[in-house]
Amino acid sequence: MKNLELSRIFEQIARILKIKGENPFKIRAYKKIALVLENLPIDIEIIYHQGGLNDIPGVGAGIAKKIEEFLTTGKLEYYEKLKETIPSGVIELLDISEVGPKIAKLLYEELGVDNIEKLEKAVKQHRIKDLLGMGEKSEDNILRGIELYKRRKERVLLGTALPLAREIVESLRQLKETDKINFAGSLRRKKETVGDIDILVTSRKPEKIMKTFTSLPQVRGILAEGPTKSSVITKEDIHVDVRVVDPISFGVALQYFTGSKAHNIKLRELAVKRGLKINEYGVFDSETGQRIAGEEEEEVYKILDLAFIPPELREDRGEIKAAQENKLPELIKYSQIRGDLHLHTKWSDGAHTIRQMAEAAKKRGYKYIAITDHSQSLRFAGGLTEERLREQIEEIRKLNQELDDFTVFTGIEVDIKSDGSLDFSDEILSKLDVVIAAIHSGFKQESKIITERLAGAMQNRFVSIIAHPTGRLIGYRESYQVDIDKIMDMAAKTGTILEINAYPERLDLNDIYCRMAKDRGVQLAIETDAHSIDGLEFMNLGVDVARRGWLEEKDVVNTLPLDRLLKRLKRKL
DNA sequence: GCCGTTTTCGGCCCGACTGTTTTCAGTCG
Repeated sequence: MKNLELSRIFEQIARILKIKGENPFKIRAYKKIALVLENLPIDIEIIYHQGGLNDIPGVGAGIAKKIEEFLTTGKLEYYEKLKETIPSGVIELLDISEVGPKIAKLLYEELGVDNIEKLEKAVKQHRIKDLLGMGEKSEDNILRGIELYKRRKERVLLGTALPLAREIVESLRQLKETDKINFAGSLRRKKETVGDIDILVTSRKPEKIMKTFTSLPQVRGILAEGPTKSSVITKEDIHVDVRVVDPISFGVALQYFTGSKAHNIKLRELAVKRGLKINEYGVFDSETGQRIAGEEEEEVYKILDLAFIPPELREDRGEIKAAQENKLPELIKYSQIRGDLHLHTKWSDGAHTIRQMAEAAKKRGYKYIAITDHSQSLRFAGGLTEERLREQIEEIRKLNQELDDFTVFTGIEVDIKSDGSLDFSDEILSKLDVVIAAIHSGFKQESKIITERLAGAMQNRFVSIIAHPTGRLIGYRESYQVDIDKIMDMAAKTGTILEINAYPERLDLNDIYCRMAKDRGVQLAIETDAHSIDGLEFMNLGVDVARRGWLEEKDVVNTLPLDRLLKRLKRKL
């Protein structure tokens, strides 16, 4: 399937054209097709062979020809030529927040900056502030952009690492030489970003496991290859380790490598008090050295008189005490989610129709969804005018008459404008089942103002949910300077639900804030913010965050059956 | 580049914010 490869090429073409200052509409056309290809659920080669290229939205004569050329020759002449005109490092500069095409070009032409390292050097030598239109603040901003870029390079999003880890685990599981297998580390704890992927295997033939692992198609390079441990770097630049351990140590090794470090230290302290010793090979009697346990992870906790602690809680945030007192939460499960309340469609900036989203959701076993496209201020995202929204409500009403055992809620993601007002009148908001309010501008406002904007929205009796309450984009943008304490209080006071946005870069609220919300009696909604049917998959990441935040079924509103959910959405103030 | 109850060129691209300016350019969603 060449969809992604082609998507990347068109994305790169768009970036190069941007720096060259080409016609913005042309750039947009390439960006659009890149996005379409990325989300296309059908193999582009199949479409090509059926002669259907021109039926793809965004594909005209020019792009159809380029797709054909790539599929038949494996190359795209236009792209190869274009690449020669600008060093690849200059294109990379666009990955730095605050650096766009104009500044990238300026830096390249005036200072010869053609990669991020040179950029950093130039900033630190204060050679940028003297360029036309730049100043000291520009230097500060670029430096911060570089720091964020580095942080995001080092750590990998959970949403990227998890599918890759599952793929590799599945490939190895199929070997007859594989006995037990699982991934460990922060990935198993479902941390929002992970440093690398750790996989644990038991086998009588470790060399066969290692050989298969290091020659997997995902592997780009081998960092180390030994009998019990091998490390590779994947094509996406992710570091993966596989360890083969003795079957009698698998459980305890899994516990050890899952961490966190702080959690394990607490466990070992408990063990010492009982005359036990825990390491990655087993649980032993300190005096006699006799092995007591090791094969199953559960044994480790049982021996210490602890209830089994799910990996997501192992952060030394009070889980050991709770396990001693048998007060661990009954964590929410994927299967308890009954619907998704934050979805976009073709009506604004989504890729699929309402019906397509509904059918895909039904296939996942959901009972309901809410359609919450953008509101009018977000013109760039195709925000709905009041009139379009009324039309959409009508379409949903008709669709619901056809659907069996499934309900589509009407809704909106209404923009909280910079002055704090909502983008629609109460009159139209009152007609909707689900009103989600969110901030999309004025991110840099001072704390007091942005907090008041959110608090004000929560006081509107028609606003049920606040979406991505802190606004952060992992590794790319810090959250708004929102006073989270006040937001939680206001949510509790008004009965407003806070979102766990399951989008991989967002995961907002995060685990810690989820727990904070729960402690104050604030309920949450786990929502994908999906812009295509594929985006519905992100729900699991949201549930992972919720679990790390100690949330139970009762804390999350989209576990409710239809009628109770509708009542809850209307219960305000 | 695409698209067309405008058949073939002209429209598509808005508004807020920031930091640099002294009237505006660049970035972002």
